[in-house]
Amino acid sequence: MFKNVLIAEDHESASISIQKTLADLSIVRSDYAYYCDDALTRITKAQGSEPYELLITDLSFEDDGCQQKISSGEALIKAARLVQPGLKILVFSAEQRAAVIGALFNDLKVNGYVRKARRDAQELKKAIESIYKDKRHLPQEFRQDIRQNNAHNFTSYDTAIIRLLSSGMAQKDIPDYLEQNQIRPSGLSSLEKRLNLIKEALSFSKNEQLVAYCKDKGII
Amino acid sequence: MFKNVLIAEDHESASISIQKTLADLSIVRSDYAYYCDDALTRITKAQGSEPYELLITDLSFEDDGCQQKISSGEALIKAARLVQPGLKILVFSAEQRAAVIGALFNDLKVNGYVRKARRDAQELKKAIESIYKDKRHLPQEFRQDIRQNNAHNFTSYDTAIIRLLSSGMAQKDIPDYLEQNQIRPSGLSSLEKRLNLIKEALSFSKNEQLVAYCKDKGII
DNA sequence: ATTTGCTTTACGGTTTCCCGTAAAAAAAGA
DNA sequence: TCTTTTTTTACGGGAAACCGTAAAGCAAAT
Repeated sequence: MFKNVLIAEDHESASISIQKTLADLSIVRSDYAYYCDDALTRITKAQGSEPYELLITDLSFEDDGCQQKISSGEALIKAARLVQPGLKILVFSAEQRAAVIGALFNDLKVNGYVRKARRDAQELKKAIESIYKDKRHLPQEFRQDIRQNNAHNFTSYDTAIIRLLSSGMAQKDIPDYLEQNQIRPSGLSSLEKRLNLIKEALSFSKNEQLVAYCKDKGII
Repeated sequence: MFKNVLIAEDHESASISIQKTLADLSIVRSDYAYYCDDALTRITKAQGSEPYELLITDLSFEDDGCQQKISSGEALIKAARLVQPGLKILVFSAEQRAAVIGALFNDLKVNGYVRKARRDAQELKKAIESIYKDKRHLPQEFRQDIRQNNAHNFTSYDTAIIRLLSSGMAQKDIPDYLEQNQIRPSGLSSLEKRLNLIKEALSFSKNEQLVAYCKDKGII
């Protein structure tokens, strides 16, 4: 089993229960950080002597007064990977939007995800054991939800224009913006066509509906 | 100090850390329930012998398969008060919207609120000690933050029409729906006027922007 | 260089939305 | 009961969005 685990979690209560769970697995050497910056510092310092084998991290870290360089779990994961590419990473968060969790595995290549939910402590144990055996740990509600996705596959172009709509920009003004930011295609027709395609794929009729959907799914 | 405490919390990890906190306060007799129904049953049964002195409860309970009569912390509090009016109640939740927390104190007369956040375990200890001394425990960020709200105060009418927009209904079709459901005013002009008022209060220009905002704030 | 196929843009007609004004209805006050 | 005030609705002009079609641009292949 792992000997050296780091916990990055701003909620004291959550951190306590993770520590308890690690103790149940006879993992004695665990450190914990309440801030991402502190977590990264510990990872960096540990490179010389005994590097951490596993990082358990939350996704959202609340901004209290203290100014931090790294303010989210995603950013911490990226930074940690630069310092120690082989570090195993387990995300423990309340996030349940499939798009967000999917991005963790696809883009950040995390080794596991456990959602803060009913039997999360048990899940946490299973996940740690799986990862120790070099297996990934997906939440089971997610294992099927991935391909159940007959929905639409949002490109960065899609999210860009939906974000602009959500920010209050008029549709007719978007082409100018796209051109200035070298996002292509920039024409109004292309934009309309793309929006139609997305809405048809999801059987939506209005932009408002699309925005609500993207917010729910964490796409924007 | 309290001798008899009940924890109602669906997240196993949160429950564990509450138990740990109680143990630190030398409270040995603590029970825990993962469902509201179970919590109420325990409170009712304990009436004969040794009633609980304190209930620590979450607000949101996730709906897994098991059908439950009580599905929220608010409902549990109301039901518990009917069974045991003198029961002290401490809410421990991630909720941070001032309106919701305010309602707990004003309407449900809870004795304390601790938000799941940075130093929540310490807060929990303080809150329990305060409540034991018959004092209320308000989160400090709440003591001033109450009236900072320069935003718009959404009525049920507001959320109804925004929800309809988010569901894809065309604006011109909403009056019919409102009339059929006896929501008034139902006229298209009134609806437009109301939407304009909201958007102006928030300096928004487009419906899409409003929908995104309401999704972010949990208003719809 | 020319053709072919695809992507992007331009344009016009139609619908919906936006917004101001005025009429109608309802509520409040005398 | 009859004003007065407020709220709600109706209407109309103009702007934006919607939607289909056709033209233009562009890349790969012949």
